[in-house]
Amino acid sequence: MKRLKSRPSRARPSRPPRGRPRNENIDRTVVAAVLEVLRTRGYRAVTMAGIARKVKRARASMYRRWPGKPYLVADCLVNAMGPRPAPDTGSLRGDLRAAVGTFQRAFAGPLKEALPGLVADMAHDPRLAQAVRRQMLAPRRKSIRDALDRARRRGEARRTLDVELVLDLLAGPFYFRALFGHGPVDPRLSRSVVDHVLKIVGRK
Amino acid sequence: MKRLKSRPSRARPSRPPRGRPRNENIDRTVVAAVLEVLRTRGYRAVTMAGIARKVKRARASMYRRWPGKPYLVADCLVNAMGPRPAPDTGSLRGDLRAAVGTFQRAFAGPLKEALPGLVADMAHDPRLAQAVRRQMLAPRRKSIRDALDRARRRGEARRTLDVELVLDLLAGPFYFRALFGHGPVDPRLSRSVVDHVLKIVGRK
DNA sequence: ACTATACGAGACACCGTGTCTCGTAAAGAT
DNA sequence: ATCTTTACGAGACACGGTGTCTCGTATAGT
Repeated sequence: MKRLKSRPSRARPSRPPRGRPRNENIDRTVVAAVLEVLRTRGYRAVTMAGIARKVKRARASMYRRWPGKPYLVADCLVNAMGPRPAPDTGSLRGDLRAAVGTFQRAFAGPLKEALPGLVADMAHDPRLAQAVRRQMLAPRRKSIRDALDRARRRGEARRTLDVELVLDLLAGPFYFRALFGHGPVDPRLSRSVVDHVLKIVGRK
Repeated sequence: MKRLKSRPSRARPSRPPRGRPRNENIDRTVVAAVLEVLRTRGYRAVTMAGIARKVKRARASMYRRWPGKPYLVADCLVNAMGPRPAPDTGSLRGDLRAAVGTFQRAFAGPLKEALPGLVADMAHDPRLAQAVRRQMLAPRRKSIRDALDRARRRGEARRTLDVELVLDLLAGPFYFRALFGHGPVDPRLSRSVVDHVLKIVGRK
């Protein structure tokens, strides 16, 4: 687990920390404030200075925890989306529908507001880009990769498969529509994408 | 054709304009400067103030032409990419390969640098979003839509087809990879995407 | 006590934004 | 030739965010 924060997590301190302990309340209220501003006024309205004002804390306390706004936002998103369930429904169609359903629901939340701005920041900061890929993309991709593996073992999917490409075919339309706004990201999309991709994946 | 500029184009003035004419040279040098900065230092380094400095013009002359940086950049991109050829190669595979090839080549140019930032700006400015969709996305989509129509008439593609979804399946992986950087955008991707999508589109 | 860290307050320099005013230049209209 | 209209360059302006720093104070372990 890569850290997005400035200091290593204290989740399991090898030795009790030295000085005055962090006020965990600040973390919580800041994250909540960010998610609210994200939802109500968009990515651009999220500001290190503005959030500090909103929660009535010193800006220094923000920079003590996060190196900058993009890291803060990424951290909030990871927090908000929680761990990814990798359901094993028994059928490939079921697994894909479940996986793709989480996309579609995620895009109904703060992710939709944050993603465009975050993508822009990723383009200037390789470290941020890697962190976002690792913490947000990778778990979902792995979940689908596992589902494809199970399907192959069951003989439901062809043995030779460009798995990475299949992942991009599944997710691409969601991100594409979410970022450009030329089409809806709704349950209908989930349905269609899965149906169509199954034609590719199905053996013969 | 929606205008990205502040004033209506003078391409075909109904009546000769009134006052001192615009210096078209400024437009040209600004566009060139933007494309260069885009290429060498990325979207963030493109700045109304900075470009004005670079080309030694007044900032007011910039704002006279474009309402702001995102419109300027979008204008430059449209300029740089030029009109889209919609080749009719005779086969669906050929048409798709041609169309998708232009994606891949576009992402090797300034588009790659500009897109993430532009997407972020689109998220706060519906007018910009619409202009970008109309001028950059729509022509390419139409070109592919036409190819699919031809294929259907030739019996090469199934008659009932969710065309919009097919377009997103074709383009999604390119934008997805370009924006998140988790995979290459190269000729191999073009090949694979077309091959896989043909399995969806092909009649039965 | 001593040390280490956190917190709040405030200051700092920096840069980009978008608007405005001024004096001057270049075109058509009368 | 003058008038009107628009463009241009220069410069100023207020605004807001960034990231860093210093200070005095608070709270923990040693």
